[in-house]
Amino acid sequence: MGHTDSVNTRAPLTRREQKERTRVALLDAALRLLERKSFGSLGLREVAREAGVVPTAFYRHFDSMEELGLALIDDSFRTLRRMIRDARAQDLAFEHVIRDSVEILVRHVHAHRLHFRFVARERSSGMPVLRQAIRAEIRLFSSELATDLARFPFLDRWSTEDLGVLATLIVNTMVSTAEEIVDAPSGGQQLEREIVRRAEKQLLLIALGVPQWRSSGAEAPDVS
Amino acid sequence: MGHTDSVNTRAPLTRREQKERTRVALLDAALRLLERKSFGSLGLREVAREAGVVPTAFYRHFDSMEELGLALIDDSFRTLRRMIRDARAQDLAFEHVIRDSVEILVRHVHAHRLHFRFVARERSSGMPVLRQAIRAEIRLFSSELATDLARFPFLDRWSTEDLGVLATLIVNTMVSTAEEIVDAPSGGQQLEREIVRRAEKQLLLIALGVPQWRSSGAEAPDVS
DNA sequence: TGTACATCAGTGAACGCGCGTTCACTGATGTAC
DNA sequence: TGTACATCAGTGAACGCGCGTTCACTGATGTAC
Repeated sequence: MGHTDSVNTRAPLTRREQKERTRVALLDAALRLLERKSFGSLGLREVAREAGVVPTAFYRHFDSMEELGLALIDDSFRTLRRMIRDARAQDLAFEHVIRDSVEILVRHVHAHRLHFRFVARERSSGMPVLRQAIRAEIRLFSSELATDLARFPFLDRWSTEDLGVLATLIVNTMVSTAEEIVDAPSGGQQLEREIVRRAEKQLLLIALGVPQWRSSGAEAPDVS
Repeated sequence: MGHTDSVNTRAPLTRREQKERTRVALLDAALRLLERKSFGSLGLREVAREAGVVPTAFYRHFDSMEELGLALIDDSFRTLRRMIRDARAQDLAFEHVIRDSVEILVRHVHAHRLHFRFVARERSSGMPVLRQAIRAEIRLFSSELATDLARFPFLDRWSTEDLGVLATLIVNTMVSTAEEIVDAPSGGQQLEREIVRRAEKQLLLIALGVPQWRSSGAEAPDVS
């Protein structure tokens, strides 16, 4: 229709756009390969080949595979943080927290399956730099969750330490659930419903313990 | 002292013994290398070199690295099962279960640090065969724990499914704890005491939820 | 016990292959005038 | 708008290296008589 620049994003891309495309192609190629391998055994040439680019082109974007790995972690957690921010903004009703939280998690895992698989695998494995970066992000989530939890009834008078314990327990359960979903065969809806059901029950069990807890501050709890 | 065969296990080893020694040397070499790398990026020549043996000697013991990996899993879980059998035999007093269980876990992690590190890392990463083997073993633990749990007060009338949920939650917490200890710097006693303390609190919180639970059989719990 | 032969755990050379990295290059995009 | 030069994302050849695997071997241990 328009005669001048109504379609200004046409075929001839700017250099910047083209470069970004190749960068994304490399990251996507790596994610695809990571479905079958661990990051530590992933090669630069392998990634370049999968991205349809000559090996030396890799160096225009990353100094090393390690740098690419950190970029992947960055991307993964950027979307994850957005998810959590959205969930928070909704201000979930107390009576639905568990079900709603799990549902948001499941939706997000499906939307970013490859990112989740990557994070789940590298969380405990391989290269120390990646492992530490991922752990730091997860620890951050835990402490943010601890802050949020402090607003719930029963919890407003818990010690910081105990809120941390609870938050870590919840985050661990969420991480385990995400790992199970990511590893489940993509068709298995029945299996996935069971995983979700189990996750909800586990969180409920934790929630039931909360009103019984005598928050103990810095002293040791009566664990005996 | 003795004159004939009072020291019959002297220097000249039988062929069988010598072969077993090399086999163990290969497994140990792999475990040592796995402190720094993931199994997927571990090479046959690398392992042979670390074991002080020529690469081709490897084939006298394993057909492939994958087979060596499975042997490592076997060894790891053999000692772990022994630990659990021992713990069970002690018939832990109800008032101490949590503290004693965690203590046994910690002791075992220290005694078999390399095995634990290997299992913790390969549990989610890399080669599907290893991952599945490890998951199967852990699932086995969960179901055995579920059986044991059924003997406790409150729990004797829980549905099988709910016992499974509880057992999985406990095992997950134990696995997370083991992973944290394995990754902690070997000197950090202070850090480790915190990890243990957190683990005990998490388990206590779970235990506090138990009497509140209305076991729901096959129907969905009132999670709302 | 002594001898003659069989077994087989570990050796060492050799192979083809894919790896990460270097280098000089090309040609389309961007910029200055 | 048109021209002349600069930039730089991606190319392609080349390198030395460690990999997994094959093969024929050696020499100590095991076995039969």
